[in-house]
Parts: sequence; structure tokens; C-alpha cells
Amino acid sequence: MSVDPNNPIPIYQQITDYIRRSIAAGVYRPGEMIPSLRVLALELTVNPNTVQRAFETLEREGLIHPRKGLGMFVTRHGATSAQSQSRTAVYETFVQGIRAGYDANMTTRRIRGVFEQAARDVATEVRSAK
Amino acid sequence: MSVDPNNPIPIYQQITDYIRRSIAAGVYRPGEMIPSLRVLALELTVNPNTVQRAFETLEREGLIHPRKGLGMFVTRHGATSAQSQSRTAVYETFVQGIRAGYDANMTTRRIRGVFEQAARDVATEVRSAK
DNA sequence: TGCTGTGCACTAGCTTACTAGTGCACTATA
DNA sequence: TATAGTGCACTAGTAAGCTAGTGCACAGCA
Repeated sequence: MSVDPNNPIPIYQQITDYIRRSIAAGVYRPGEMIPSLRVLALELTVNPNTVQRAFETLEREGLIHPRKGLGMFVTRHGATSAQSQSRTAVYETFVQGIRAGYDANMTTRRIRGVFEQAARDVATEVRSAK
Repeated sequence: MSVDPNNPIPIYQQITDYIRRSIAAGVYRPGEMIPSLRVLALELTVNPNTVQRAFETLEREGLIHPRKGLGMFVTRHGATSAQSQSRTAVYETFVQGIRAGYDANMTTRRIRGVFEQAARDVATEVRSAK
């Protein structure tokens, strides 16, 4: 993974999203330890505190929990929680897009068409990235 | 219209979006003048400069153009431009959501399902608002 | 020709968010 | 028992973004 300082999305959130996705995708499994503060900070050339902030939100979300002196571990239900959270995030994004469409006086049919095109485009993009 | 100061989206952008949507929806037609800086500022209880900033972006987008001493007028192709811009905005939002889905290891089928549900939810929400 | 309404430019203050620096308490392990 | 690796708490600086204040030049109209 890498972090883009120029991205308007703050670094700590980029890290949060990345770890959450990794847990959802099964890269880090329940009971496993995720990379430590300093390891991540060193790898991303970022202050440990920035990583810490990402950990806080993930802990608040119930995806990871700390074991004193050891590290952060993926929660028992971390994977399923992460998946359902990812799902709601996707859902919210779609709702936002659809609302914007209606606000701009687009028809349901037209909005659907835009989604289909986006789906095709991203699908080919993902396929070619493999 | 009203403006929400607590909304994380900055006020000037809320105003920008509102006017853009209004032009796309045909509330303000090509050749017509849109409400002036001070009128909008007074109505929204906001500093004229904040409205001014909204005007700048709309002018940069080619939706409105100024006539000295008179006001801001909707461009000849303002309506169609606004519509196509709204369309790209919706498209980009969808792309973002779909990408997030793939990143979280969701299948294409599942992503589609989430969209369908969002579409249904927003549709009923819009219908009941009428 | 004065008055009113228009956009525009300049400055300034403020708040908020983000990142960095640093030290401390805890655990496992040799 | 010493050492190295963990998360965590506190402070502080910095940067950027947003909003407000104010005055100026221009156009129409009575």
C-alpha cells in the first residue's frame, strides 16, 4: 500500500479505509495481529500518531481490539462487520448519486443507464488491472 | 432554498450545487438573470462574498456569464451544460461506489443488488416527498 | 446627473483539521 | 532482569479553507 499526501482525503482516513478493506477481503483474519503502529508508520513514511488515529476509528467500529503490549488484533466478528460496513458505505454512495440525479431532474431510467455504464467501465478497468 | 452551516459541505458549495441544479432543471432558463449577490446573501443570511465564490465556479463552468452593472445571466448552452455536468457528477459517484465495492471483495452481482435497493429506497422517498 | 443596484477585488480573521514530536506504561522473551 | 516491541496520551505547530468586512467601478433609470 501507499499513501498520497496530495489526496484531499486525509492520510489517516486513507489508512483506515485500506485496513478496513483488507479485513473485509480476508487479508487479515479474525484473531490475527495487524501490522504495528511503527511498522506501518515506517512503511508509509508517516508519523506513528497518524496511524494511531486510524487504529482508533477501527477500534471504535469494533473491527480490531488492542492487547496491551502486544498489538492490535482483528476482532472475532471483524471480517463480517467490515463487510457489512463496506456494504453500507457503498449503499450510501449510491443513494447520494441517485439523489443528485433526481435533483438534477434526471429520470429513473436515465440514472439507471448511467449506473450501467459506470459498472461496465469499472469492470473492464478491474479486469485489465489483473 | 436554505443553507445549513453545520453541514460539512462548505456553504459556497451548497449554493453552487443548488444553482447548478436549478439551471439543469430549468428554473433559470438561458438568457435569464439569476438572483443577485446581495439578494441571495440576504435571503440566506450569508456574506455576499460567499455567494460571489459560488458565482465564480459557475462562471468557470460556463453556466453563467456576467453583464457589467446588471447581473449574472444563464449562458446560451447553460442548461445543457448543467445537465451534462450533473450526469458526470452522478457517474463519478457511482464509479466511486463500485470501486469501493470491488476493493472490499464484493461481487459484481452483489454490488448491483445494493444499487437496486438504493434505487428503490430513494424512489419511494422521492415519491412520498411530493 | 444623481441614485440605486449590479459584480468584483482586496484584506483579514478565524476556526478547524491534520500531522508531527515525544515520553510513558505494558508485555513477552532471552 | 534487561531489552525490544507494543499501544497510548499529551502537547503543539502548521497549514489550509472558509467566511466576513469593506470599498470600488460600472450600468440603467428617473
